[in-house]
Amino acid sequence: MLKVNRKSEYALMTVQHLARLPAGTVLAAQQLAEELGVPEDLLAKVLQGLKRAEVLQASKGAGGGYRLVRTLAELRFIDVIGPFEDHMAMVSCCETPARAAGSAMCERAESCGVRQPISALNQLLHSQMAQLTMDQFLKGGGGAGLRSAAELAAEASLVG
Amino acid sequence: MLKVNRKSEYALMTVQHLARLPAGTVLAAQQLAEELGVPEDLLAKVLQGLKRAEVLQASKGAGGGYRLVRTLAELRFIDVIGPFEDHMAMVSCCETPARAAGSAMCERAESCGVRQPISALNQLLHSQMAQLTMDQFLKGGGGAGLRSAAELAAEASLVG
DNA sequence: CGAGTAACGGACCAATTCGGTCCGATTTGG
DNA sequence: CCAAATCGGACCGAATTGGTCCGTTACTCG
Ligand code: FES
Ligand code: FES
Repeated sequence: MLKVNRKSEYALMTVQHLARLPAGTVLAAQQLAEELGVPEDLLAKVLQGLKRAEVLQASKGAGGGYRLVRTLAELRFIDVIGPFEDHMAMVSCCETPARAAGSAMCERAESCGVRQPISALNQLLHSQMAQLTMDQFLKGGGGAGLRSAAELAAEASLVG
Repeated sequence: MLKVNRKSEYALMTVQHLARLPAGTVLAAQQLAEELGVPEDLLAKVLQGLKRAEVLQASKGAGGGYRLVRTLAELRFIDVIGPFEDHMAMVSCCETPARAAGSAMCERAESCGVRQPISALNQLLHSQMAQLTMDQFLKGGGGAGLRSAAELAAEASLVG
């Protein structure tokens, strides 16, 4: 039901690791991989993804590496794992509007009565992930964070 | 990030379809598959799973088939999709206690700082799915249902 | 009692996805 | 210029998933 892939987990580990060091510390992918105990080449991809998502800042050349650009309070959970989760929809036929353009729609989309409920539920959970900050997540898994997010969703009246 | 597999979707469709008919209606797998427009053999597996989960009741032989045993208000979202989701944990190394017995633990479970937050977050979302009833889900994706579940989680003080 | 009907369950297969690797190109600092 | 580092695409094997097939069991109706 719920699953984040390895890349996302490595991303979370990376952010947490960097956040523990003095602010602005620069670490090379190689060193980071060693300290985290994860395959170096794969982590490299993760770091590139995090840079593209503007979570990290990269500097090339000798003495270069990656550093955090935001504090944990400014980082959202979804910012960190988002770049590595391509199927944000719960089912293949309920794609997000962005991806729906390319792929063909499910042929029984109209008759299928669960499509809309699933889509609504997905939107709700997505908004919770977008509300949850990384520091909330890292201390306690976001119990408090998700609660307020759910309240927000209720206010937004996603329920029919 | 979030994904239910096809079987789960078929399960949801089945429950909804049966719930629309007069209570206690019995439908054969063959007929059900035709009405829903899904592969018959695969739906058969789904129905068997739902029966094992005590969501449906099966009767063999001529004139047999499946019928709902609970009302939508008594059915929880997780009851319906649970039998088809084997990885209830967000990451492979954060297995649920039940499954953790068989599979080997992640070797860097101790040093990994995101294991516990992820586990807590997973538990929270799991409890939300367990709170959400099928009728809440089917009308609106569970905005109201999830809200109360989140409050419950906050009371249970999953947050450190 | 027997034929037909439908659930049951395990084996099996193809396609996709995923975790991981390799390697060449590019930028940058010393 | 050279070494260190990011960058990014191609590639691969393994695991998962969606889907099929077939034989067995159990039940109902005639
Ligand atoms: S939308 Fe395709 S089957 Fe539900
Ligand atoms: S627990 Fe295994 S790496 Fe997080």
